[in-house]
Amino acid sequence: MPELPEAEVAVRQIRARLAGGRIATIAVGRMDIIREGADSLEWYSGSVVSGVVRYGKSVVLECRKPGGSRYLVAELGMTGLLVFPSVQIRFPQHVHVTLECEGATAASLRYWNPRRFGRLSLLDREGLDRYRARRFGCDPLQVKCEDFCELLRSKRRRLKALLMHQQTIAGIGNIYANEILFRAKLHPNAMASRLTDAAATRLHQVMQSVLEHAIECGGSSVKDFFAPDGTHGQYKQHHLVYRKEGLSCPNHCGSMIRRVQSERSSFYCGKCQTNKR
DNA sequence: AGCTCTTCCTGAAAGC
DNA sequence: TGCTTTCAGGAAGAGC
Repeated sequence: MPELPEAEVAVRQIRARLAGGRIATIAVGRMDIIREGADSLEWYSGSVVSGVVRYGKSVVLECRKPGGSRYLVAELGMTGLLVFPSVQIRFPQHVHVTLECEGATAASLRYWNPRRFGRLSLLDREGLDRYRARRFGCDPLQVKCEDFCELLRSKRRRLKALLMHQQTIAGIGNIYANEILFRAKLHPNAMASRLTDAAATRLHQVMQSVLEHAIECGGSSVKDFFAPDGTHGQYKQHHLVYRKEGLSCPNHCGSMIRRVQSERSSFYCGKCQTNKR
């Protein structure tokens, strides 16, 4: 469930507390949580956290030693969290990795993930570049309007599926795809390549403003999501359609929010959200 | 190329 | 009440 805004909030908090700190130990409870690079685990002890960045929904720690840098990529999946030690968590048996730090504001960082739909990868620079190229498309907050419009024109794909396709646009999941499309007044099943220029431009603007607003709000806390410091994001209060099936449309159009279960649940107003304009 | 289906996994919710 | 079954849901891979 952590999507781009939640990952961004986590990145900012982790950067503020861990950057410049030294990893004393890295403890892995179950090795199958490491997708790649398990044999380099030892290397991380003694390295300094020199940077914390986000790729799509993933959190990346850059770790530096005199000899060079390696990276720790945390995919959070649906239920994954990165948590500071001050925070009580409900099922501590699902803490799979713990970084003990020195010289940082936070003494440790824990990777908690009960369903284990996410993994960690331990990569060198080359591995990171490969990983990134293979899995992540453009960043929705960075992509220029004209490039985004060109992307839409080139894809014969349903809008919602495209927004959520990480190799094309990295970071948007089901919650934000639904919220963005409602605000852009576009139908989830509209064909990307058939949008008018006006609609594509509007989608780009709405996508960025929704994600930026959500980051300002600390993300959406649905289910058990919270930030590394334990705070709950407030963007849920701004959700207009996600999990609002049966409620009347916030535009007061007289219609009702529908839920259609195809791959992921789509929530939308059949009257306000059109196919092209 | 792009869609659907399956698998992964466990807590919560629904069913009996 | 309490046990059993179903169900989410992000991403990857297979098959069409």
